[in-house]
Amino acid sequence: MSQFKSEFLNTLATRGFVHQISDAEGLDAAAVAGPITGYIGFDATASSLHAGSLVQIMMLRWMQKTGHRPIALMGGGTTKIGDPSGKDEARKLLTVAQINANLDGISRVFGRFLRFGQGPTDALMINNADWLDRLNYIDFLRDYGTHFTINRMLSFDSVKLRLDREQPLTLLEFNYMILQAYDFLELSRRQACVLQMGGSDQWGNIVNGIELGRRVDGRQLHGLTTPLLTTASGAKMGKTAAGAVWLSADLLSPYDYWQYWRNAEDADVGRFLKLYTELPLAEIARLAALGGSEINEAKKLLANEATALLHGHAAAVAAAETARQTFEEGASAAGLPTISLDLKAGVGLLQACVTAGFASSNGEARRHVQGGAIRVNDLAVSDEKMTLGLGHLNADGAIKLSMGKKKHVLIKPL
RNA sequence: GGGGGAGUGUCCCGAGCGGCAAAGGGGGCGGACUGUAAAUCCGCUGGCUUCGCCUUCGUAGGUUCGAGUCCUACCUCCCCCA
Repeated sequence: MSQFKSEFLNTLATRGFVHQISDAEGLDAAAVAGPITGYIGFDATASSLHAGSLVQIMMLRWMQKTGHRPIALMGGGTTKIGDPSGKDEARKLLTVAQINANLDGISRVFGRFLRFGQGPTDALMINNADWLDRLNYIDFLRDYGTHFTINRMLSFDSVKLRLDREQPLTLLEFNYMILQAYDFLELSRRQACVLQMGGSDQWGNIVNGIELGRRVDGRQLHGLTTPLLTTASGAKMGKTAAGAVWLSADLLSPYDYWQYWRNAEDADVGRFLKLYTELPLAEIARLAALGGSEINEAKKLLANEATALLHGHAAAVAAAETARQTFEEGASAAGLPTISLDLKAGVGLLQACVTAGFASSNGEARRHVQGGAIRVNDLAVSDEKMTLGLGHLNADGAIKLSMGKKKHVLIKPL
């Protein structure tokens, strides 16, 4: 397993981060010789990253922890194009204002995982708009266009997939991989960056960058990808019915984030502990081997550790305590997500369910009530026309509204 | 340039004699069973002021009492010929 000499690659490999490496021995040797600089690009397609990006963020963190310098590259420029990798259709073009707003939200999360600064292994955050926005079309084509053949570009999965599925691929998107390759070249020149990492769907883009660096500057660059991560039952990481598992507390409360990990499938526990926590491998092996209901202890630890990394130790403890009260005592825990409604005037049950995020329309809420999923203060309700008012407040001055076993919200008067 | 085929419920795949809010899967959600797991079984899966009304089948028109279904034009994609 641990055929690597460098702590960096050794750690990534044993914890399950590695799918492909362009030149494993070369990269290993470079990492042994001294601190190297590596980067991962993040496009600003939403106002927050979600759990699907967490693997990449953890890699940057491990990179720093093992004595190297990570760069978080913000795709302020590439987002204007849109990456076609792994997608059936072009996503809607975002306005520059949207992109900038998204970058704001995204960049915030890195401070929790990386130490930034000016030191040799301090992380950097760079925006590729710094160079991409200034490119001159003709000059760019003449300088770099000769290094890419259409023949080769057509052979990459990101392109082939779209073509095979008979979906249109526009010239705009077709250019994405070239710009990403150029990013790598720029970073190698500006920051002596020799490594690009990313998800397995980025392999083609990364290889293009390596090629470009070799042809233009004669540099030896490296690429490393992570496996496509799914849950044991095949679902994409970071997606739930309620939507993505956002890393921003504004979009997903620390409590719900904790719950996401707590609800991991048994078969995923070991793998997730290795990827999303920093517990020692021996400890993880012990936890993953727990049988039956005992594995719930491992899941709690997973939730605690993962939440602490993102939202801090205090938030993790609070989430764990809220969960304990809610699930193990069946109590109305004060730490549950809370919404405020005008209870004095009275609020319809269906409307309350929509506001609580249980349903996206009154009709859907109605079906949930008819299906017996909705409870008020832990009592099932069947009357969809019920009105919630001040009279429903419990001893703690709130109404506990629940859907199913896992979704709970506290309603407080305005 | 010529000929043929395709685009369906804004999660996906996919049926659809002119009466259709539109078969069936998958996914998702809820219920039962459990361990806040998986598997299994059951229910739900367009919106609303719900005995009814409104909006959906690539886009825009047309025929018809009535169109996803027929006609015309346009858009996109695929295949064959040149």
